[in-house]
Amino acid sequence: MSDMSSLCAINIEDKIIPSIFSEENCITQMDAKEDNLKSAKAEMGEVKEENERLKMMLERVEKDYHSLQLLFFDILNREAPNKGVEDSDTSPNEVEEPKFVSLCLGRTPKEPKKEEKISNYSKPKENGDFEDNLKLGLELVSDHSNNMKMSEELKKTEAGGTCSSNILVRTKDGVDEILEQIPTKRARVCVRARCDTLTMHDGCQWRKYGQKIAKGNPCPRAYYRCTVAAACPVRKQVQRCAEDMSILITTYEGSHNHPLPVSATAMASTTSAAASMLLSGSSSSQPENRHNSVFFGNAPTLLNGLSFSHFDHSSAKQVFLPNPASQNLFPTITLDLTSASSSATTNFNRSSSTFASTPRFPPLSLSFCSPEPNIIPSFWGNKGVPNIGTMRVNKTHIRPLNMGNQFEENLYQHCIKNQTPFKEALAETLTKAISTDPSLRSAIAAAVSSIGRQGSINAKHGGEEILGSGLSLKLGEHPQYPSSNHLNQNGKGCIAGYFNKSSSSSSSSSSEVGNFMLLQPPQPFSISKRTTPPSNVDPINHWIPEIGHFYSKTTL
DNA sequence: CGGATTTGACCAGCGC
DNA sequence: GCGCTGGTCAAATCCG
Repeated sequence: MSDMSSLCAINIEDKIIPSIFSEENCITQMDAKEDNLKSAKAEMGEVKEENERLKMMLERVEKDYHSLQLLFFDILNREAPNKGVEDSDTSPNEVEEPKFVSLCLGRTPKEPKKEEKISNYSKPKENGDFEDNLKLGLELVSDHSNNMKMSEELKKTEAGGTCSSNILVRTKDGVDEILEQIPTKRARVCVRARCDTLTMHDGCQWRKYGQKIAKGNPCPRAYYRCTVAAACPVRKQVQRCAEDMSILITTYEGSHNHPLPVSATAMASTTSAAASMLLSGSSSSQPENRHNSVFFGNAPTLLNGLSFSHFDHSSAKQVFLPNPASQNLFPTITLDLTSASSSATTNFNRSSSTFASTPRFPPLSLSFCSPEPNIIPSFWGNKGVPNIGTMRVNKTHIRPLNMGNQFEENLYQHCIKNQTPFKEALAETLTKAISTDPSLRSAIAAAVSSIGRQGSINAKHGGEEILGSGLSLKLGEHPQYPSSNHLNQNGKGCIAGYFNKSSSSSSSSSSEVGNFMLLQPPQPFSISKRTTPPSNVDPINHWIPEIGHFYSKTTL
């Protein structure tokens, strides 16, 4: 572009400068002009090439997006073959182009009245930033003109008290209709993580609206709602683990109705992937009290701490859940990012009278714990590539299989490049894998549901044969990871820190830093900033010496 | 002064 | 029906 302007400048000069130069001067000028023309042409060629490359990239992205959508519909159709389709004139085959797909993590039946009135749906950008469409609720927006309408539709649907997964399609009349309303249970994603800070930084902006001391835990539970958009229904609860104060338990509920900040996409994609896994697994026709949960957190461990094992309610109780009584009303998936040396694993086997009755929704837990968090595992091969990936999930035995070199290489490269402990690299890589690879996500989801069926059926899933008793997941494609690493952020708080503890040193110079919304996390507890207990308060009730904080009076 | 936090009150769901 | 508990509201308060 600068050459173009210089060309213009030359032309102008040619007109202005009188022909006082000699012929030689003219010739040299002509040569210079030709050179400029040549270089400009060459540059134009490069630009054209780059244009072509970008076009191809765009096509590829669109293609991926399309296949992802198709996969989504496939999953949804399989999960709810008999639900609500007849309500619409439009059959799935008539779906010309899905315009809006929304999967909610869950909505509170009673929606805030104030928020109902507000239709503050953030309009996506004109050029449709791809990342902006990554939302906690796995919402895929392809037609911006429908956003407002869909938002209204969603509100109407959700106001009815049920959380539904809606597919909005354009019918022959050109009218958007909700093709399916798949009643999903109110899913929650619970994240356990060691955290010295008061709350996890997950990239979103939260406003505290309440605090309570829940029964069985002296630590108060703080309630937050998302304030990125005024009408965002997402809530989160933050509470310290009673057994181990260093563990912060964050429970997310709901689906963001707005584009997320880049720094929030890591956690959002993790939780949405986990939730979609959970909902896929729990939305089968089996009775809800069946033991259909996979408890990734109990021994035996796999892959140096990434535990995939079956949770047996007869022998274990899920005492780590922050809100046991209500958690069991809803499907809950727990992402356990704590180390195994903590109470996380041991807690699982502790009995609790709270769970005397069979929970309606047994929890699902993904554990990224490791007995030795900061070492690269011994099973790294000659190249240091761990044999991880495709898993054979069985009720009684688990063994690692080959998932694909890409995955292993990615993990290995991450560890080497960032000097990242394996646990963190694994967590990050798996997070990305789950969130970016629909095959993996649906495969795990199918695994979850398949286990629940007690091995009674052989499910066919997108060419991946899933056996109920000895589940073998073969992924047809290697996961493709985005080149930009959204997890390498200079975020505060422990989730960001967990994912990029090692990369933080270089993240300050990262070009992506500017994209991150670095928010000071709100305080999960009402604590004062002093480090010694004040003299005029009851030290027993208000001063928590273990964490060196003063709790102000809380409600009961 | 405006936004965030605190905290007492209120409501709903559930078990007895 | 009553009590318990979790979740939310909203006025008061705090804080930058």
